[in-house]
Amino acid sequence: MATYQTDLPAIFGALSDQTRFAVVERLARGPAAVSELAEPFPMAGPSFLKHLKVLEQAGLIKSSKLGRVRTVQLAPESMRSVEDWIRAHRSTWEKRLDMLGQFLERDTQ
Amino acid sequence: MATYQTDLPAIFGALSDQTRFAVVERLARGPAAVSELAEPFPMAGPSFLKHLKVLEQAGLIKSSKLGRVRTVQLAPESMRSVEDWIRAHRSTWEKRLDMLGQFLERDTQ
DNA sequence: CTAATAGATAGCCATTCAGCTATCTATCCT
DNA sequence: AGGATAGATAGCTGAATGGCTATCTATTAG
Repeated sequence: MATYQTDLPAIFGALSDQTRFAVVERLARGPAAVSELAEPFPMAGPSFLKHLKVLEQAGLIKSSKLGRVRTVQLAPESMRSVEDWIRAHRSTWEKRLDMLGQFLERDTQ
Repeated sequence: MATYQTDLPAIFGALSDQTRFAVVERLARGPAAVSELAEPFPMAGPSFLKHLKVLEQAGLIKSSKLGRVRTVQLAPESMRSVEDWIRAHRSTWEKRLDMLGQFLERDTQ
């Protein structure tokens, strides 16, 4: 059923933490078990599990348990929505980039 | 001189708040003065100013004061780096999307 | 059956964060 | 000059967040 209607701020929040960001990058290279994922991070198991929960709630990952092992993978659909959002505003940004230096852009104080 | 070497988690952190997210969307339609930006938000001035500072530190906006009015605009370069990051991983994600339903994807428990 | 392994849950603590009020400076208007 | 306006700074507070230990369940290996 899932709760995420692509809540962008929630997705960004999930990616705002170094650990979670790194997990996502790791998962981009393929699914992994929880313990495998956790291994590079110098933190206790439960702490890491919390991060996974945040990622899962934001809809960035999906996971499924087989036996005693939970395998985690990316849920690319959510990334899609981020990409879409950026692209939706892209042209506008580009325009502003062009105008840069005319309007403001002196000392940024 | 600016401090941001495109720290993605910092950028995501800045965008993880509803208010700041809305400010960015507003600014996509053009620069605005602080008070003009603040107007839609039911919060005290200083609270709003803090949000602007977060956005500025993350490199998402630039601002410049003329007289007593500070004008704020987007700094599209930072969005660029987000876009680049997404695109860098895109192809991988798409592949995983294809494989979806084969590997996992049963009940997500 | 028993050990060990993989992960989950509960609850504590310190830090960060988003909001506030009060106060201050600088600019503009009359 | 004097009041209003735009924004800045300081400092408080409560909620959320990231970390921990201790403990528990479920699965696999001997």
